[in-house]
Amino acid sequence: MRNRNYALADQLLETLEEQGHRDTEPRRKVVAAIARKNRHFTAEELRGELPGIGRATVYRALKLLVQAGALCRVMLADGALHYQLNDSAHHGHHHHLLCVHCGESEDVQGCDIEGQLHSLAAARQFQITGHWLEVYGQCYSCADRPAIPA
Amino acid sequence: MRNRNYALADQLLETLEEQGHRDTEPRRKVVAAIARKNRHFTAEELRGELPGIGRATVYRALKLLVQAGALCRVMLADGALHYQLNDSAHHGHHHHLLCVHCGESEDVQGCDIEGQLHSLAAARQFQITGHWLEVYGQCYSCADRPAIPA
DNA sequence: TCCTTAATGATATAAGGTATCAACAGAGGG
DNA sequence: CCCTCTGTTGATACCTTATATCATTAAGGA
Repeated sequence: MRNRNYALADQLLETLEEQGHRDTEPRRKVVAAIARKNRHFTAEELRGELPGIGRATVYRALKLLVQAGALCRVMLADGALHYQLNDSAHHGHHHHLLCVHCGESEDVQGCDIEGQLHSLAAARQFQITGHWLEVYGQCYSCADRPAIPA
Repeated sequence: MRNRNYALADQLLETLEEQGHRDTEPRRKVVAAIARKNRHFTAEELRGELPGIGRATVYRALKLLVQAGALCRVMLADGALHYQLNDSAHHGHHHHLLCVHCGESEDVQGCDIEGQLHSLAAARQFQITGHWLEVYGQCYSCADRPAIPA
């Protein structure tokens, strides 16, 4: 586990370097903290784990990693914006099944939403270039608990 | 047009009254301003059009109208949250085609996203209770302009 | 008209994030 | 090895969007 996280942190740094960004000490600490995460998190939560590192530095690193595709933004059912590591297999387009009880998220690949919408959009001569989808519900572990409508 | 807006404002007020809320002077002004909107808007934009009305009153009215289904929240491609009138036919579940150039939006009915996702989710025993989808692209009028990826 | 209760709005607070900018540090050239 | 260039940092201020508080006001039914 410690090995995996270490490798992940290095991988994130490499991603940034590939984009022409420098390998700096604060940046290392930020990606190390992100690599330790096994679920989605808020920017402020991350910042809280990095005393001594400037607020702007944390937010800048998050923005760069999102741009690089290593992180994605997740909108929770309550409207809160979280960040989540993309595992290397999911750097491309994907969505999340978000459990409204425990907050856990699962990735969904193979989205063909735009295909579904295409005919509708074509009738209005609207050209789809992208979309954002979040799916809310209950994961297996929370299935016996009462539903909260999203 | 002035007639339509007037009727719309009244309709919004009625909706609020049906939910047990009072017909007050500030509230009238807020719904009147909303009724004048022919596209999505931000809360602050609306507030700017209502000098003399308290910030909290504007936000409270927005929240009530969203809860009542008369307004919906729209997330733009840049992440900004806007509000948009639901016309009476679209009070139910629907989505938006958002033009990333002019910002115009068109409603999409007949969404069967959850149907599409159902088999994927069922395999993981995830129970879908809701979803949020925004579709970005270019409307007919903006089709000749270069694409901006969402 | 009176009375209860919801609504208002000034104010403070909060979350979440960006702009500024002087000081600093990586990384390559000489 | 040092110098310089330029990206990076972080303190600070600021911004946007929104909610909490609470004394005051006003709906609207009895």
